[in-house]
Amino acid sequence: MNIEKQLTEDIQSALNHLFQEEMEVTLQPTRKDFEGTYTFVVFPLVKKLRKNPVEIGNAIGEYLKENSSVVSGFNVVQGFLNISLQENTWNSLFNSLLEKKGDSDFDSNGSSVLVEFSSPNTNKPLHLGHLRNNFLGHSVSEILKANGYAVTKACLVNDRGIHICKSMIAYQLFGNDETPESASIKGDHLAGKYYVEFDKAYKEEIKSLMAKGQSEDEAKKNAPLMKQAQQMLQQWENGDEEVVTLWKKMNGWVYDGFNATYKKIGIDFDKTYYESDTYLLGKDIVEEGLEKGIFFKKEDNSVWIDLSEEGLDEKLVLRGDGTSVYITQDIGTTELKFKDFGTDKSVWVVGNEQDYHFQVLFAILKKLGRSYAEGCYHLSYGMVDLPSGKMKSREGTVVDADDLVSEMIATARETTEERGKIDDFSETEKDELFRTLALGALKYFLLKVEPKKRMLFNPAESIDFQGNTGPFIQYTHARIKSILRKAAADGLSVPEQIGDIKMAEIETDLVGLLAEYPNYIQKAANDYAPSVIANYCYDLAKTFNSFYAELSVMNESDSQLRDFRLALIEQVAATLKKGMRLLGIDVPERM
RNA sequence: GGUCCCGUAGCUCAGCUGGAUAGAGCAUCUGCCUUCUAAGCAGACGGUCGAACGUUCGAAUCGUUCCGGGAUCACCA
Repeated sequence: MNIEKQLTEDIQSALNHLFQEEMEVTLQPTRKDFEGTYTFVVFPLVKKLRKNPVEIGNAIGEYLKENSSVVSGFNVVQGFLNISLQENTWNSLFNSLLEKKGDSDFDSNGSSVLVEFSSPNTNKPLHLGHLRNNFLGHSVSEILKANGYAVTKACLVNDRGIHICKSMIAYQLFGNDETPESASIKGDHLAGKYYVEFDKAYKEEIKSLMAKGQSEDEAKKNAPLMKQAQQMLQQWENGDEEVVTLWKKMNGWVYDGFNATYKKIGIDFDKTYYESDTYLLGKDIVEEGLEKGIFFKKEDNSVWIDLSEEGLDEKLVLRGDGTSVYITQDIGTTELKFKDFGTDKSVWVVGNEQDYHFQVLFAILKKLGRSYAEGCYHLSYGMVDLPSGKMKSREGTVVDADDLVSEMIATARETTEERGKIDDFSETEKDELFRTLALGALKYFLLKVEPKKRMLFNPAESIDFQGNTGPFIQYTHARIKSILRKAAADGLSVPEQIGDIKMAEIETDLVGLLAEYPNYIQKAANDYAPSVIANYCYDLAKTFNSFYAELSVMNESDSQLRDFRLALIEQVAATLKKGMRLLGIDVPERM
């Protein structure tokens, strides 16, 4: 049953009977300091009916009290009609939740979506910014699944290009055949080390060239290392055996490193694309666009599109020498993804520095008349900044993903052990718990903020385990499970339906929140915003903890009430678990 | 300079399809473990919702302008 829908209909019928009015009725939750559950604002009617708001409110209230099966009473404050619900309304609402047996996900909606995220460069290890991307991508995928979409998670690995060559050059020059094994460093970190080495040596070269009188721009172009890197890129594209062998070797190391990190943080993909396979795609579509007159050629043979009608500029889609630019590849890979999976929607989880790029890409796809253009969405998210400013890989001012996770696990261990609640756990169980808590704290920290907002991470202050955090919600779940274990030990089972009981306010609050869960799943999907789920889970956990402090489950002498509470808290635990699952966060049985 | 995003308590953030005295967490301070996990609960303190106009019965929420911060406007990706 749906109380809100019922009540809305009853109010509409009241308006019809009393004033011969038809209008859309929206309800809002009554403010805490007033009596009632739902509030109907009557101000909009005042002008139409030329009556004072209190009079209108009272008339509707009386009508509802007489004619609505869910309304028990009302009060009118100014223009606000506060409506109280019948006791048994709450009972039947809760019973209807129990009937669903915890299945609150939506049925398949027949629609499919491909979510591309993570998309790392193989020249450096993952950092905090990548974590935000990965967690967002994973969470949005889960949220879409819960809304009935068939979801494909894809990753496009940026495994070629000048930046990869930089690491390779530096390795050739300074590497001494070092390997991850010989250096005892994860492969992605080893590649990252040489990327930084390249930059250091390159800067030296620039400095000395400038000392010899070259301008900065000239020096940057003329530095021997840069020329070597460009030459290597040429060799790579020509399939030079030595270069390709080195490339394969180093990329192999990096993938081993990435896979270890992905495994640790619980990220996986249904499909991985490699840019080395796809970077030539898109040229044929440019050709098609030229034929259709959507693109045009300039004197130097370069190909452009004019997007001034869309409020954008002219954009190059193919260089004069016939080689691709970034957007060419993206046109090609979008087509490829559509050919491979034919999804109705396509989502890119990519930072907001590429907002313009995606505006252009989508505009081009529309002009090309691609059927999938309408379903394209750029999930743009803000940067994670440090107190010192932006993170920069080359300058080493990054918060490394592996390091951060390790630190979080250490903090989780410390925080947990000092409480001494899990002394009977085996070492394996402990390690599993610390990892669960550490990732819970980290993922929640990154997901609770609206994606498009940039956020600040202060390495000096470790991520909290108290207050509005992942572990707070995990703790709430563990607390409930503890009661349920106790109940089971006492031979009590959780009822499938509840009896005729009178709920306390804090209990109707919980029932109301539980009933609203599907609305939040929908909102989260509509907004592509895991933060909606995070805030909901926090709200639910917080309300449960108030309940916990106020009322007892196992010490309740009225067995009907106790059984209701068992069912209630079990629903809360299940909902927290499902909600956190959508964020990619596990909840422990004990902590 | 053009375009886009952000600006809410000391700090980090909710709220933004317009509604009653703007909510949390952290930090500071007060209470609460002889009863289901105190990673908790209850309370205090803390706000010109960046500013000004405008629309409205009513604006943190919508519009315009301005201020502050960020991104982008590459034949880089």
